[in-house]
Amino acid sequence: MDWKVILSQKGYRLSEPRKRVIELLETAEVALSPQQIHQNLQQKDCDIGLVSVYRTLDLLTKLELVTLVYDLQHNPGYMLSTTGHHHHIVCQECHKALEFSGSDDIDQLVERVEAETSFQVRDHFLQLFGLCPDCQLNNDTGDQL
Amino acid sequence: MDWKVILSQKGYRLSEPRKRVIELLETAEVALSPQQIHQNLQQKDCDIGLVSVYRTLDLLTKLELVTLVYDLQHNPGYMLSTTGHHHHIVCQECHKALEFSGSDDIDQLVERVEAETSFQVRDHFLQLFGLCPDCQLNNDTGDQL
DNA sequence: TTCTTATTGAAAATAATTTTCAATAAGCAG
DNA sequence: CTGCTTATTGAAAATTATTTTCAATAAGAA
Ligand SMILES: [Mn+2]
Ligand SMILES: [Mn+2]
Ligand SMILES: [Zn+2]
Ligand SMILES: [Zn+2]
Repeated sequence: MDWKVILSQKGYRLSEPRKRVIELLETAEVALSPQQIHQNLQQKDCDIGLVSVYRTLDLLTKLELVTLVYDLQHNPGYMLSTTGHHHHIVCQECHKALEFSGSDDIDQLVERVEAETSFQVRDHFLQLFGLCPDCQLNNDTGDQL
Repeated sequence: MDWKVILSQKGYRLSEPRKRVIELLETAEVALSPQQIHQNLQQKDCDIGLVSVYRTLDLLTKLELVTLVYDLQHNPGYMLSTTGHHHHIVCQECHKALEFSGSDDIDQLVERVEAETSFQVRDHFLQLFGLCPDCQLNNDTGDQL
């Protein structure tokens, strides 16, 4: 469902900051930190306060409209999320991030870990890192996996 | 190999702060933040500066002797790492964390994602969340997966 | 329009992390 | 052991990130 409808239905107003942040995230193919979002918006046009960026991201996260991801250096970044079970793959070179659909792929692993550890598994966080198509071309540094 | 040997061989001194931080992490079954480590040390005995905790964790992370993990609220915590390919499972109730050995478990997933996205996968971050054996007993809140 | 109140943004407060630098102590050489 | 060299420490200051406060604004209903 459209984010405008979701916000409205839950009683949240369609304010300028919210529109702009989402609009930006819709075009961004890279996960952005609150500061980066703020800077990008300033450069474009509007003077959205950094505070509102934080507040908007908090709200959108709560509503599960955005997801927080990390790069391998643990820098945080926000991305629009689609619905359903999914994860992200992040380019180590240009930080471009892509969502991919999750499935029952780690079910076997979960079963094994539950048996090994006696933990009851209820959730998981999975993120892949690598090279995007573009950066594979510009990179002949060979495999270093 | 023993951390004392590793530190020495690389020319790092076996200082009090380093000993104490590692000693603490060795007994901890929960991932600890720098602040938590500092507090724990103070309570026990020694007046290690918080700055040194940060520096020690940075060093140990660089040497891959400790690993940074997150809980579902994205709070950071450091754990001793063992060698080899492994991941962590964190209890959502008491935050107890356990390492489990990684294997080729997500190979199929990686292949699928590479085909779908044209990314070249080179690394991954995987963390499981759930209930540890203890907390399963004290929790009859039913399944909410 | 007008009204109600959720939302904004500036500023201040708080929290987390890093830098600086003089004092200390780890490990080596004698 | 003893003294030297220099990596390391810790207090304080600086920086950075995030949250709180609160009066002014504007979104959306009436
Ligand atoms: Mn999954
Ligand atoms: Mn793995
Ligand atoms: Zn790339
Ligand atoms: Zn537990």
